Amino acid sequence: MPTYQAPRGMRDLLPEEAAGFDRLLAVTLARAQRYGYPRIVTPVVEDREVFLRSAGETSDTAGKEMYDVSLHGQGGLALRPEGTAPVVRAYLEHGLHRAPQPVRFFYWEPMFRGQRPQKLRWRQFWQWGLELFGAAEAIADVEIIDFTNGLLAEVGLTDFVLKVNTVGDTASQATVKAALVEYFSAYRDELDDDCKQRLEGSVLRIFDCKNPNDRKIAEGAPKIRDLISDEDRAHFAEVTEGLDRLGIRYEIDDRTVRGFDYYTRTIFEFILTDPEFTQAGDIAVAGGGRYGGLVRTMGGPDVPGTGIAGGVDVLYFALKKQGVKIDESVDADVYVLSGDPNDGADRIQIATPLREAGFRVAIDYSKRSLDKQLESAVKHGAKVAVIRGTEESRGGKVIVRDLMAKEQRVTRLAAVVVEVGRHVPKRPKPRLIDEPGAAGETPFLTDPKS
RNA sequence: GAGACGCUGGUGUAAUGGCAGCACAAGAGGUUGUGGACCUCUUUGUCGGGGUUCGAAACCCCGGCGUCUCCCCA
Repeated sequence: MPTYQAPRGMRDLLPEEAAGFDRLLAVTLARAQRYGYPRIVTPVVEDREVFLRSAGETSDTAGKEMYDVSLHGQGGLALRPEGTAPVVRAYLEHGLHRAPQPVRFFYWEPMFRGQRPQKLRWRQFWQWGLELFGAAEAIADVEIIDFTNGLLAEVGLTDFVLKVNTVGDTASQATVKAALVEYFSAYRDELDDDCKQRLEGSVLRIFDCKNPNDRKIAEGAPKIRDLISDEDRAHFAEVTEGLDRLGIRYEIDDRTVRGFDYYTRTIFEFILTDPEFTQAGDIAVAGGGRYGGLVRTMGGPDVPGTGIAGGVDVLYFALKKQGVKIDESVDADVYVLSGDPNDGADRIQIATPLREAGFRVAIDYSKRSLDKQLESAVKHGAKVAVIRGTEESRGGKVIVRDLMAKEQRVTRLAAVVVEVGRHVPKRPKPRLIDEPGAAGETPFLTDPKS
């Protein structure tokens, strides 16, 4: 019999880890909603062009890591490698640039890159992100940072630093690039091969070079902030002043640049500081910035954008490393068992009202002896056993046994929910519509006709 | 895309080129209907495909996957 493995660079989220991801999603989504960022869901597959176009000049490297998709031999599609381009595409396709601006989106999606797997780098991974269109103000960048800072604080991540920088607007970037090319060209022969290539392509990324000699050369390079326009500097000053006002700690790091061309002015990264994550260079738990020209590049009007994307897997492992406890319980709290080997349907009938009430209930259908069923319930992590004993069932009663305290009580069927509730928690039941007036809140107006 | 190292039941691990074993986990049963113990029994493996050899988990080649480094990192 053949045995299969998950494709390279892809992994299963087994129930506990999936439960952890669900928790992170719930927290992040709720925060996004509180900030006025509704969720958008775009297809996993887009035209390759959507990504190549947004990537800009560095598109050859982007294309190389694209996860191509073909259908019936027809290509031209790719699995989404990042979240911004599809959101821009949707924003334009649905005419949302004509909606009242600004427009905000939150997303949480799997992403795919055809890269060689490494620590915390898979071919399928998850990202959350925010996109904010139509706000040129520097404080919009601060909003994105504030969101992320608050999110990390809420989930309990502390071992990180926020680095911010500015790369100037599109016009300034030409000046910056020209100046940097001029500077580094003087050292062309000293640069290692990789960086020599960056000299041709994206000069800014020379600052990311790892070669010590290259770094030394880079230290003497003209400062980006001296080359950009006064307006760029004023914009950046507003960002840092905003962060100061909000008490958000950050470092200004001249060498923080991002991989893609579309960033203008503000860029920022939340970098993990635990040694486990700093050995092979910086690992960002989230990063983003302002993209002044992207909407236009994608065929739309001249609308500014700003946003961020965060790695869910990275966040998850960073939290684990920090010892943050995420509730990943997946076990049923209650097990229904019976001494009568042929009463499976009765067991379901006992479970039903408990489930309706919000308890997690699993049933043992086996015909094993009661002690084996109890043992099994304990091994499955149950806290309470509801036992249909042969004696008690004749009187319409069941036994509710606390498996931790090893105490039990005979109860009428009608009282099982109450009795079980004394030992294990009810889980909140999701609803399609929030109940008005719940938790003492002002009821929302509802349409009386509906 | 390039390189280095690795891969033995579900998990963790043994086995000079010479009988693939152990522990835990899992399943069935028992201790004669209230549990994690104990006892008995059982299931399950050399990543895949070739080659060398009387004989391969081990040596060689190809492939798969993982970890790490480079590249890249939207």
